[in-house]
Amino acid sequence: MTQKKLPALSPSETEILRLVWQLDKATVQDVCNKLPAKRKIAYATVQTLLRRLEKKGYVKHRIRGKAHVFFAAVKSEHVIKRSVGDFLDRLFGGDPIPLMQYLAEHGKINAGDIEKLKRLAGKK
Amino acid sequence: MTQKKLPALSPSETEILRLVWQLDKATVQDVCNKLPAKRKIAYATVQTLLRRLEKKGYVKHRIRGKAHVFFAAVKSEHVIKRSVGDFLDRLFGGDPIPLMQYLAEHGKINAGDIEKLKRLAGKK
DNA sequence: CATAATATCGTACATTTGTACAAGCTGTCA
DNA sequence: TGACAGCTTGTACAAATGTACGATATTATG
Repeated sequence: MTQKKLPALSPSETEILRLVWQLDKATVQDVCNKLPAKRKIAYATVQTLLRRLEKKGYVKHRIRGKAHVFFAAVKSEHVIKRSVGDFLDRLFGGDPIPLMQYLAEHGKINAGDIEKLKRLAGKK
Repeated sequence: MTQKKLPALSPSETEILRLVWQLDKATVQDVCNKLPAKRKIAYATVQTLLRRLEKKGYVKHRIRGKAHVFFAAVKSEHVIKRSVGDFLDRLFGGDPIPLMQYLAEHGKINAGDIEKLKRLAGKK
């Protein structure tokens, strides 16, 4: 079930889309509230971003009362796959190992986590 | 030894900067040749990107004959740290675990790699 | 030394991105 | 049912991004 090719996501759009996934269904308000404290952007801005996400096909909405309730129209896996792929290409020429290494060294990953990962890697 | 706050890198700039690191010292030509086959952009475009990287402080250059030889002015670690951090924030709300998981499941990581990572994680 | 070849520089420009105001709907509550 | 609060829509706009042409400078070459 291969997905259609969707237009690229801008960084901010990605951020908003993540929140939509996290909330499952969300109004503009909901998204605003869920924004990390460090990253406060205006209601109107979030609106525009959601509009653009909809135009690009990443979310849809349904009307509930006077509010629009947005929900993702694509599986996060799909977007993650592309995003990680692009990121890896750009910063590491596509090789995932250096990224893993970086995360292992600096990202608070502990031995237990790695054990779990090992199981995952083994399974597939 | 904390680094100055450098302006943000655009995706394309990041890509070019990576090649400069990889080549250590590089002319515009060198960078062009090193571009992945899939991603051919014009000489002039690479030039502009290098110019912008220099203006932003990420690279410097020295003249050799008629050619400019560019070289990185910042340690890759620094840029990687910021890039990975931003990426993580945007796509995973800052949590590195899901990314590790994704890489373990889909990125061609094998048990041996994981062993190495474990050692790294343990060391720090 | 004149010229061809090769680089760089200045400049340009269409898009995309981030951000937001103002005006117009639409339920809701007194 | 009329006014209000809350939403959406349309529109705007500066800055960043991706891409590149044309003019100019410099080196090597015959």
